Amino acid sequence: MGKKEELLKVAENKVRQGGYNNFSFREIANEVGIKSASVHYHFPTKADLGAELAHQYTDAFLAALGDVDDIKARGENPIDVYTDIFRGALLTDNKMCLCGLLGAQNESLPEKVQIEVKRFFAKNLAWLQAAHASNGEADPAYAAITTVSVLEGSMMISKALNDHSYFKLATQ
Amino acid sequence: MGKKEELLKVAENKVRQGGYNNFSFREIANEVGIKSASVHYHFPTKADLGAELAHQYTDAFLAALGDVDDIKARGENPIDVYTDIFRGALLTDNKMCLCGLLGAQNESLPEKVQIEVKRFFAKNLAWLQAAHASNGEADPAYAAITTVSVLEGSMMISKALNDHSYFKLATQ
DNA sequence: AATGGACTATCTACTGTTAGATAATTGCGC
DNA sequence: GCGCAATTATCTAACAGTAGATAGTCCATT
Repeated sequence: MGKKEELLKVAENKVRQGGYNNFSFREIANEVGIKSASVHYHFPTKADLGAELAHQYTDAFLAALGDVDDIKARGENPIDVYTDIFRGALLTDNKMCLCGLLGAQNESLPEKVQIEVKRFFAKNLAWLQAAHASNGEADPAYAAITTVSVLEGSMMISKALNDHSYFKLATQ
Repeated sequence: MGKKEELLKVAENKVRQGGYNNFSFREIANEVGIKSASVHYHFPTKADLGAELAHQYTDAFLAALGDVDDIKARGENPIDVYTDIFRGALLTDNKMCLCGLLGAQNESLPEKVQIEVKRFFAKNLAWLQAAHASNGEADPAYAAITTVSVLEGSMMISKALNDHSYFKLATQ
């Protein structure tokens, strides 16, 4: 893993703990063993780093989800697959969803970061709507926003109360 | 309204836009027309300001909610009352729930702020659980975490996508 | 020889915080 | 009512630390 990838990984952890302002070039440079000025070689500005972080996070998330039709074809419920990925993010990493936190503080973010956060939720809602439609839901758009809202919301509350049982209860 | 109250109001707006790091003593001092050093007279540290902000926000929220029994007595559904307060927070102020945003970035907050955010959600869940029990729900604890999760989550997503129709759809 | 990837050194702006001074106000003993 | 003392609320000035960013340099690999 090159320094650029290391920087993104370290930054991701910090953002998922405290948002966009929760990391600095100096901090992440120290943690990967380079100087803060060298971070600017990989990412001209902090906004560039934030945008690339959200973009790669979204891509990795979508890749983990896979295709709705494939999931259906192997007899699984895509909503369960979706929920399990959120569960893993909280229970394994013990961290918020990156784009959930960034979305909440959207108004204070550089525009190029906002665009990537929008992309995350637009793609998520489209995937969920297709999944619910495939499940024969009467109102797939309503079901989609409800599904992602419960997951992001209960994740937020579990972090706030420092107790994952609330997430488990909400997704039981 | 004294300077202290003005400072809290200005800080609240900034936190609800971008989180705890989205305001500085200098900024809020400028906006109310005093010097940054004078803010320390009212709030010894930034953590003190943040904690008092979250505490007062919680008190105001609970006061707006009122008593479950009173709501039932006048023939209304307390869950509708709860939802309407969230709706007002988003549609009128066009801002996130203060404690929702703080809760998401919980790990990076000073301990005395974390305590107040916990208080907000503990009180909210207790209120909702009583409300759902009063409504005859079979599993009031589950219904309570679901209600607040949908509201916080759809609020977050509406902010991220800069489109309140997602909140409206989720709470229709 | 050229390039990728790091370096040193520096800049300006801003962070929360503290010290010490000042003026206006308030409350109490006489 | 008068005068002293304490309190309230603000100020100027400065602190050490951190922020993101830039210019110019070095060196190993290609």
